[in-house]
Amino acid sequence: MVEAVRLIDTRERILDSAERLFMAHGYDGTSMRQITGEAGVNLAAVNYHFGSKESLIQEVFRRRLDWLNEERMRILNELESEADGKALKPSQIVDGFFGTMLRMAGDENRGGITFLRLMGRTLTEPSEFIRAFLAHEYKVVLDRYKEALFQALPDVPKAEIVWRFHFMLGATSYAIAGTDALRLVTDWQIEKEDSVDRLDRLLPRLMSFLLGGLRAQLPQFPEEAASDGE
Amino acid sequence: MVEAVRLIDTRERILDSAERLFMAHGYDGTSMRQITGEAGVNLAAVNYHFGSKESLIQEVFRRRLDWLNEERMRILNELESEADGKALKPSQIVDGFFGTMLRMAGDENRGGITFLRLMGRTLTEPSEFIRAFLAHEYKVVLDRYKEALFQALPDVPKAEIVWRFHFMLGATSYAIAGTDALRLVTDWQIEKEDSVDRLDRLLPRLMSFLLGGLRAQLPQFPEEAASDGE
DNA sequence: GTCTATATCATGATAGAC
DNA sequence: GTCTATCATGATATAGAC
Repeated sequence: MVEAVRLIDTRERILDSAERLFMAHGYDGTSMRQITGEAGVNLAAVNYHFGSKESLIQEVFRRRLDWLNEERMRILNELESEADGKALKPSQIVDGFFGTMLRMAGDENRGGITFLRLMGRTLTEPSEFIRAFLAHEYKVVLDRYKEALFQALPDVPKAEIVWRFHFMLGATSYAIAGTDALRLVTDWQIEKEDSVDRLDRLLPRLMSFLLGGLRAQLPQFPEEAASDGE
Repeated sequence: MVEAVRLIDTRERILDSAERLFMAHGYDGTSMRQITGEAGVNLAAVNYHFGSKESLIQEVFRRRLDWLNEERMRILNELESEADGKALKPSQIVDGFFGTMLRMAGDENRGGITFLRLMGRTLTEPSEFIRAFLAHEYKVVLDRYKEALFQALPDVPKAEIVWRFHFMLGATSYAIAGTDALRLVTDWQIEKEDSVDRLDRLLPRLMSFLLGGLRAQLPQFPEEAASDGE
């Protein structure tokens, strides 16, 4: 306990480096040599501690997602018990799901912006086993939130809500993944802010957009063009 | 010309296979052996025809994007000349950009759904040179469309419009990338439709969502909590 | 638990015959 | 333009000393 300050656990150092490198270069684009090199541990340590590269990335996710998903559940439970049977407001639900995720980025102990960007990228990650793993990790929470939205928006067909949830996830992932990187649209600097400020302002911006989309006028399908138009 | 029907150009076969495999497994996750194997050509053919794997994927994109971006420009020019100085409707602009892309998915000669999904995924692709390449390919068109939105929505701050463009891109990419794959949210089958039908209905759905988000109420930033709205 | 050393295999690329 | 054969490298994973 004397100077255990700088000597972090090998396991943890591997997870930290893996998180950062997977975020920066993707799963297939990151080698175990890079990871152990950056972590300052031996190459064999990954296989000793985690068994394989696949297990490693799963652990990278589990370490953060367990907390995030529990927090989301806790928040939704709390909201529902406060509402006492009445339907929640869509904004409460959206904030519980997406807001909780974005606020996580401000907490370095929970992975901060690095993990958030890794999440954003990985949702469209090509690797099959990662998608399967994430789908499994997320299922319960997603189902609860979808159910809450069904009740909050009784006039919107369920299929429509599911699609819009899908769109919201996409907008959020992309916003996060690109907050410091890609910026296809944003190459001419929007604002000069450091990471924290930027996140502070991203959340309200994103929230407005998501809620606007979620509550938008229902689509007109071509085959139903009979009734009154837009 | 006698039976040149089935004997497609080697170059083209490589591009087709590469497009499909990059879509399915990502850039780093796809080997040149897989590509040439599926295309039924020799391993050395890729380097002979394209020089390198990097040049190959650039050509995969250029083959489709050149047409798409020209079409987008053509449409915007046409809309503006019809409007004769007046501002366009946001829905026209959004449809010109995103609608054109989605309708491309119905055209097998232009890559169809495969290329569209590749696009969706690659926008969050970790590989640096791909991001740089795409940003460059897109710059001119994006700038024109952003400018059109600025004029169509004079009351919305430009920074806000740029962000919302960003969000729209994300929602679209994700919707496309997941149309047949991931489906984190959608694992319990929404509807049973084949690819074409699904795209038919995806477009109006997505368009409603995007326009709802684009025209949403402006965000309230914490530090400006004193005054009403921006 | 940590290291070195190495096994085994797949990768991108190229040289050179045809 | 297409093939075979091969190079050089880097990948994941493991065996075994310490």
